[in-house]
Amino acid sequence: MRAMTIGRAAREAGVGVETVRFYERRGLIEQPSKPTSSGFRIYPAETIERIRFIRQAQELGFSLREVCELLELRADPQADAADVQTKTAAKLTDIDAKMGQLQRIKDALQTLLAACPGQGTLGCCSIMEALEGHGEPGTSERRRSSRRQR
Amino acid sequence: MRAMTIGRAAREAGVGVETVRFYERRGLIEQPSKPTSSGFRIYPAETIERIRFIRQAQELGFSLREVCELLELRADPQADAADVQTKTAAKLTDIDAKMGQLQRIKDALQTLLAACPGQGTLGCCSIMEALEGHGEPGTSERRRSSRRQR
DNA sequence: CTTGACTCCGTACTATGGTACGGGTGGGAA
DNA sequence: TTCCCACCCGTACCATAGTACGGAGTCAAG
Repeated sequence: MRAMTIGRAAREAGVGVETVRFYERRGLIEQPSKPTSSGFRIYPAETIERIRFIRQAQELGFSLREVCELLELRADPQADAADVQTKTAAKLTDIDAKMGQLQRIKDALQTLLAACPGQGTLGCCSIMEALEGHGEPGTSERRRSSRRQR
Repeated sequence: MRAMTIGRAAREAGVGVETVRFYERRGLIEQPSKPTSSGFRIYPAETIERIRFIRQAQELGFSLREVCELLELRADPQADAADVQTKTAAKLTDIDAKMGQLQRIKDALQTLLAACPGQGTLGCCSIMEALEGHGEPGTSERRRSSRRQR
């Protein structure tokens, strides 16, 4: 029996069995037919394609929620290439934002690293000093405003 | 009573009350004395400083686990500035790795975006086409090897 | 006909960093 | 003295993307 059971399907798609079941629970893939008396899932080729699609999209930075939207677009005969382009552009924007954030952190760390003598007690470590956030948050905003958004 | 109760301490440090309790559960801050019969936490100034330290470190990209290590270093009279420098350099390295990863994704998305006509049915959308991962993972490695490490 | 690999299902757990809730008490101001 | 806000505690929950587990049933090869 060379049926496309979950294990084989997972191998074909390059994921784990549990991941396939997880995608099913999440509604990313339809529950397949279970023709035999066993209750075993038997997958059509499209589902394997679909899982590959999901992984490709994830590798491009799309979250499963976003992948879901792409899949809906894919299934929609009314959908236009412009819709996909819009989502792609949005993703690009938030990747830029993340990179900007990382760049700011990187700059700060580099500055700190350059200033640190690299020896002696912590008392003369400029990095530690910088972390000892001197100066209160003040009476102004703070909290709710300065949330890290990752 | 102008005692430094949890609410005041949280405001001073620029975090929420629940966050302070959470840090306590995590062992990032010591449980404070509860002198009055009420069982109210009363914080010394050092704890507020400590919470600020935690937040500063987080803003530089350190996870709470790493912050914990920095705090241990801070408390250790044997600790050297070199230890802090090492951790900072390591953090810089993994920020570089993350940025590299994002850059690769960004390049891929930009290439796709440039190639996409931006109109017409999905059939002619090069982005969708790219996501339809043609070509199986092959018989070689896959899975366990190609884990996304974020 | 047995054995071992595969599958079923539901649930719980991982890591990350908090946030929310509910029932019960304490504190300080009007 | 009342009244509300702040605090207590434990627990559950949010999002993210899976991973693990245990007991039972099934399939195919030997």
